[in-house]
Amino acid sequence: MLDVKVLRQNFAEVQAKLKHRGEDLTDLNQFPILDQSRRELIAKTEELKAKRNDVSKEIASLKKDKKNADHLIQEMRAVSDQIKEIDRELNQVEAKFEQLLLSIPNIPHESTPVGNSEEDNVEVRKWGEVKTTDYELKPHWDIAADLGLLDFERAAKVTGSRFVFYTGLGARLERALISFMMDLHADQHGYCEMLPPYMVNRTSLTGTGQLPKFEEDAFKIQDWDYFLVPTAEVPVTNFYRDDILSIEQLPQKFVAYSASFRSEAGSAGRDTRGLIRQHQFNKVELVHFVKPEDSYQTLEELTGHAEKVLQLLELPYRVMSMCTADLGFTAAKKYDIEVWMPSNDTYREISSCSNFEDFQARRAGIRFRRADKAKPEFVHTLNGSGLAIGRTVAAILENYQNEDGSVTVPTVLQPYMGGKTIIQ
RNA sequence: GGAGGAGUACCCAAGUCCGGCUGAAGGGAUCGGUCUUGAAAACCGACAGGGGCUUCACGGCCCGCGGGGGUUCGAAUCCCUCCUCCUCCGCCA
Repeated sequence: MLDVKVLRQNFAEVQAKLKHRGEDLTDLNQFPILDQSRRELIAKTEELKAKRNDVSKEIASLKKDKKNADHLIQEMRAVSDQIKEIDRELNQVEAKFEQLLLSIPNIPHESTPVGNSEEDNVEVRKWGEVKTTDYELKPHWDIAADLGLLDFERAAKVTGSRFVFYTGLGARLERALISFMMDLHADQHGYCEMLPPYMVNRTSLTGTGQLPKFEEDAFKIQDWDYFLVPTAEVPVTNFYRDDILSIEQLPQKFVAYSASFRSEAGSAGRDTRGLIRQHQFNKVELVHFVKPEDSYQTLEELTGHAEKVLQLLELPYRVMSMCTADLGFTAAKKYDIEVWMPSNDTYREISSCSNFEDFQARRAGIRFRRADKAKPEFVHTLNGSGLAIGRTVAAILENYQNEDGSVTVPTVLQPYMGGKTIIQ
């Protein structure tokens, strides 16, 4: 959510900045109209309420003195009716106003490249050597099938498409990666570990920006106003919803493992094979709450923490700065980390690290005080995958495959795999 | 699922039956001061917060007693509804 005052005072400027996102902004034109009628109605109703308060006190004192107050009561009856009518109108305007505010995307940061499509994303850096072999590299689903690590067919029977059973060493590898990443971030990078609920309510999804615009992307629980979490970002960021933190509590950083559930509406036919696009996948997520002046430095640190995972796993990757058209609704700046996937002969997204500035904090009411009596200010929130586990498994299988069909276990994972050095 | 009980400011807590100087008593904590070599204790003082409208500003006003709605000239207090917590019973990993 954007600051109403900023929107009011710099409307044309904000409009211009949002234009590069390539979204439909016709609704935005309603802002000045709604804002003005809202303020007019508030002024009207408050004036009448002030009058009612005064006269009601007068009535009280008349009654106390056993005097007649009938004429005043009569008069106030009309005033009260008027208030009710204006409040009804005001409620409607405010509801529209609120909906409008919730549907305006974040303003891109000045360092975010301007662009029209993902073609305009900018490569920031590249790490690692892409391995060249003289034998043919198999896609991870074939490797997994040969080694008995994944069972998509039975998952389709038991649940449906885009679900998977991890079996045997496949399950072990997934669990090893979760533990390895959690340990790295908690022990080496100083994150506080958290294990969140896998369902959240509507308010939480609105707080982080998935609602109201993207409801079709989420799984909703029948008969409940609960949703399966699309990412641990949602429960962890909403941990501090409607809180005022003290300055000593900042910065605060959490690492959370959770399953993530996505309907993948609109992705029918894309990445139908393998682990890349599932309705349910595991992810280790990093979430930061920081002072506004620190958030851009934090974004670099956060991205570095995610990159560290790939470096330790010795998987080649590149970091892309998302352009205005590919930022998503909530971010002011976003880096995607893309890992090398031999089967695609290209880099695939494995982490997304974003600075939301105060966009989520404003929606979710997450504030802090610089001093004891100071006015509360909104924090800045950031998050990033550190990393998506399923895609990491895919990357390991493909990048570590050997000519004989076996897969070498990355060195750092061997302790988590019971000392196993090779999957065959 | 059944039967009860409760949500008041940072914390505890009165007020709710019988609506109106309660825009919320009283403690505790916290902050400032007196005393003290220093501290503790004691005493004195300060202590709703947050949001909104308006104003160049000082300030004024509106809303806040779990959330929302209603009754009333007027609601912490009456009514409806939802949420959360606690106790007992039932069921259950």
